[in-house]
Amino acid sequence: MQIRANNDLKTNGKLEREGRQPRRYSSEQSRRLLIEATLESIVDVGFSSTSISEIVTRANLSRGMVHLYFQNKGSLLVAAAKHAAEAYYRNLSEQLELAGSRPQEIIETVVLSDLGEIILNERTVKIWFAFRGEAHANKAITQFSDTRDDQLRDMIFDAFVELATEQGEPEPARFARDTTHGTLALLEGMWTDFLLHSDSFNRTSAARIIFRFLSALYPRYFNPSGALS
Amino acid sequence: MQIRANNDLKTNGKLEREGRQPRRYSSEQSRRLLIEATLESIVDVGFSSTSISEIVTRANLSRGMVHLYFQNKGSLLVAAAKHAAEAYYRNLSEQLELAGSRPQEIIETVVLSDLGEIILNERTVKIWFAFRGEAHANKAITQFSDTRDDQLRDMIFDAFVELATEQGEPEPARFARDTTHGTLALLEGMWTDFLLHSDSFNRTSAARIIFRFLSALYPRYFNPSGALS
DNA sequence: ATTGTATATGGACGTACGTTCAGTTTATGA
DNA sequence: TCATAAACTGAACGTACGTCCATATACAAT
Repeated sequence: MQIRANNDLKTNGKLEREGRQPRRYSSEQSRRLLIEATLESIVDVGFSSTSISEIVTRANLSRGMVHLYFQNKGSLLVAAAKHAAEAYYRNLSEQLELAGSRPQEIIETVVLSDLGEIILNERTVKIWFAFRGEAHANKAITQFSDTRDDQLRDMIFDAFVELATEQGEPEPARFARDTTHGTLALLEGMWTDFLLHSDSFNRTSAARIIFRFLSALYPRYFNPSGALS
Repeated sequence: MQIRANNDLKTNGKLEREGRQPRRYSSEQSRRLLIEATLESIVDVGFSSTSISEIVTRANLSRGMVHLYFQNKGSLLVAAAKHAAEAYYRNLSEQLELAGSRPQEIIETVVLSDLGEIILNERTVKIWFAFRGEAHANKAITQFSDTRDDQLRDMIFDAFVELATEQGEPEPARFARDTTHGTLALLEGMWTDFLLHSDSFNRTSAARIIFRFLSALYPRYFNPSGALS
């Protein structure tokens, strides 16, 4: 489940050929190990129990390393939040590349990806909600605590505008804006559901519910199973 | 915004008449002051910065008080989570008493109440998300971190079953179950939206979106403005 | 070999934490 | 009025925290 550093940790392999080599890791690798140990700690013991000791133990590094690569604990936490946010968008982008080009297919891909195991799992959901819980007390974290950013929102909106126009909606822009907002809210709600009831949560059922809502709003383009061809 | 203790803090009023009287507060009142100071601290400085010192300063009580009325800091936090959850359900129940008896009116009231200022405000949303962020690391808090419990869920479900049956839905129970789940997810999503964008959040717009979704699913009972008569 | 540079270590420092408890204050009932 | 019980206080304790830094190590260039 956890993303680990690659196997080139020791000073061998490809790295030997390119200039000065550190003792065990490059600074890049140590930074990454610390960030991943931080996320691992948040998942295991929670945000408020995530201390420097907890982090360096998990990373198998010494105490001093945190302040060698990060200004302080706070900036390591911010870097970890950034890392998690980037992973989310990277995974989503990868899945979107496999999507069809028709508007309903784009929306279907976003919904299914956002509920898929790669993006939505116990690890990611714990991380997101941990950062969100502290976001209001830490401005630097706030900016990384929002999934569904403007870029994603715009993409879905454009797709909905096209469908709303095609089906002759009297106010397509307004209709599309509301359905965009609603669809993203539904996804958020499903994430919360997963956090609080991960044992009983059912991805298929969650997707069916969202598509049922969308099929009521766009009957020519969706049914409860997903996009129509 | 914050719920304060009543005015009978000093040793006068009704309390004089009934037996032995404490120095300033009854133990009930001190417990309450500590719980409210805890919630206040979570709102102001966040969960992880909420310390005993922070709490007793806000409550204007001495350090020892916490352990006089609570086993330890953890059980104070649990009591605070419980207090917040009870306040949510109390407020929701009060508003539901004013609701009409028709199914669509019950659902309308739940939606509007859950998005209304009394239940959804900067204070409550920060508290909920703070506890949720720590819930997975603290089992005792988990049970109080879920709004939309079974009782509420059942009430909405029953209302939807009635509407689904009336409008001749082929599988009314399944349809109602999905729309119940979806409606609660939409509300959860709107709460998240409020947390992350409280400045741009619009209650009216959030309600309109939910009713727009419901009017597509139950066209005879809702329109984007709410329940139909 | 020597030097320079970057990686890495872990002890030490001051602070703040949660918790404890011996003792004080206050308001009664006897 | 005085003993009693409950509310209340804050100093003190041990621990864990984030941070700092003098030092050690490994490697590449000289």
